[in-house]
Amino acid sequence: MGSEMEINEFMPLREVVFLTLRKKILKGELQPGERLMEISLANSLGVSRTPIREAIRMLEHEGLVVMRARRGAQVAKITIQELNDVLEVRKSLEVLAIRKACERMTTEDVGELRAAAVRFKTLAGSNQADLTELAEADVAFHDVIYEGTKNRRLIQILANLREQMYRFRIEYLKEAALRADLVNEHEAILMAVEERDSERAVRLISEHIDNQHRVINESILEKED
Amino acid sequence: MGSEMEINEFMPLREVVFLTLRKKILKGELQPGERLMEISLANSLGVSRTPIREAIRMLEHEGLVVMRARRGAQVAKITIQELNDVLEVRKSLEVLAIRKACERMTTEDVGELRAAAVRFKTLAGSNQADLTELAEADVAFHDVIYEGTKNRRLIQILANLREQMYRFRIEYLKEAALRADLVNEHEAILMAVEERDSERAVRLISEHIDNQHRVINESILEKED
DNA sequence: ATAATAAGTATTGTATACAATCAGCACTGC
DNA sequence: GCAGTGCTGATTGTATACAATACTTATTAT
Repeated sequence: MGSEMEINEFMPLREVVFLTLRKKILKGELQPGERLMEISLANSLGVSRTPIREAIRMLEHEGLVVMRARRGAQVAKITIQELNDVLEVRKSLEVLAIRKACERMTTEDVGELRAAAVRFKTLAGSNQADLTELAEADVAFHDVIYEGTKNRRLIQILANLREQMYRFRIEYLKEAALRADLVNEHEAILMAVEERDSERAVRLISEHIDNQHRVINESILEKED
Repeated sequence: MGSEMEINEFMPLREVVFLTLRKKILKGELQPGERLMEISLANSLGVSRTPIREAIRMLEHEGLVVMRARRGAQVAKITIQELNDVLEVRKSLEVLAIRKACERMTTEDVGELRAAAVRFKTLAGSNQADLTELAEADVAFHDVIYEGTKNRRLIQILANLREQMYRFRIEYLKEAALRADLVNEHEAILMAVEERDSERAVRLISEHIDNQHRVINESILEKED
C-alpha cells in the first residue's frame, strides 16, 4: 500500500490489473457484492481476459473477492463477524510484532518509526487533511513496526489483515477528536519502543487495537440504524 | 488437507490442478527450487496451460511457489530463517486458538477432539505406522481446535502456516520415542480443554509447539552435516 | 393472471494461437 | 584464447477462439 509497489516497466499485466482492482475495492469504488465481469473489466482496462482472470485468482486468495462456481467473482462482503474475526487475529499478531520489534529494531529503524509518528501527527493536525493520505501515514507507522520484526511471514500476514480492514479505516479518521487520540497513542508506543520496554509497548498496542475495534464497531452500528 | 477437499464434479480444472500440484510439493515430489514449466505440466495433467497458470497464481499466493520475472514459477525453497519465522507466528496463533477454543467449543466439539486424540494415539502405537496417515491424524487433532475457535480467518491462516511446515513434519514423526511424547501432549491438551482451563492449555500448547520447533531444527541440522 | 418452459443472450471455463523475451551456442573480431 | 554479437529454440506473457453453463425474457398453457 504505502512504500513498495515499484511499478517498473516489466511488471506483468496481471500485476497491474491486480493492483488496480485491489485499490478500487479498498477505496470502495467497487462495492461489496458487486460482480467482477471479465469482459467489461478487460475492455475498460484495455487488456485481454487472461490477465484479468489471473488477477482475480490473486484477489481471491487475498480474500478481497469470492468466487461463486460458474458465476464468476464478486467483491467480498465484510460482515461484522468477519471484521471481529480479523481483529481478533490482528491483535494477537500486533502484540507479537511489537514485542519482536522491541527486541530487533535497529537504531535506524527506531528513527524511521519516529519519523512516521511525526508525519502522522503533522497530517492529523492540519485541518483540511486528506483522509487517504492520513490513512496511508497511519499504515506507514505500523509498517515500520512490522518491518522491525525482521519476520517476513509476520509482515506479510499483518499487511494482509490490515488490508481487510482498510475499507472501514477511513471512517474512524474522520472525527478530529479521535485523530488526536491516535496521535497520542502513536507517540506513547514510540516512546516504549525507544526504551525497549516491550511489556509496556504490548499494553499500549493492545489498547490501540481495542480502541480502533470499538470505534469501527460504533461507526458500523450507526450506519445500520 | 484432511477433511475438506470435496472433489465434486463441477470443480474447475484450476482447482484440481492446484490441489494436485500442492500435494506434490508438500510430499516432496516436486522439490524446492524445481521449475514448474507450464507446457510439460499441461501435457502431463492433460489440460491446457490456462488452468495451470491460474493454479500457479494460487500456489504463489499460498507461498509454495515463487515467481521469477519472465522465468516462470519454481517451488519455493524453505530456509531455516523462514521456518523460524513461520513457527514464531504459528506459536502466537496457536495460543490464541487454544484460548478461544476453550471458551467457545461446544460439548460435541470436545467430543471430536477426544476422538481425534484417540485416533492419533492408536495410529502412533501401531508399529508399522503409515507416516502420511499419522501426519494427517496429527493435523486433524489441531484442526478440531482451530474449528473450535469459530473464527474463520484464524482457521484459514493457521491451516496455511501448518502447510508451510508440512514438508518438515514427516521428519519428526519417524522416531517412535517422539511419537509417544506427542501422544502425551495431545492428551494433556485435551484434558485442559475439557476442564476449560485455558491458561493451562495455553502453556501446554506452547510447549507442544516449542518441542516441534526443537525437533525439526535438530533434524535439519543433522541433514546439513 | 400466473406458473412453467423454452429460446436466445451473456458470461464463465478451457483451449489454442500469437508475440515478446530469454537461454544457449556458434561465430566473429581482436 | 576470449569478449562480444547475433542467431535459434524454448518458455513465458497476452490475446483470441471455442465450449459449456447460467441468466433473461418471451411465450404458452392452465
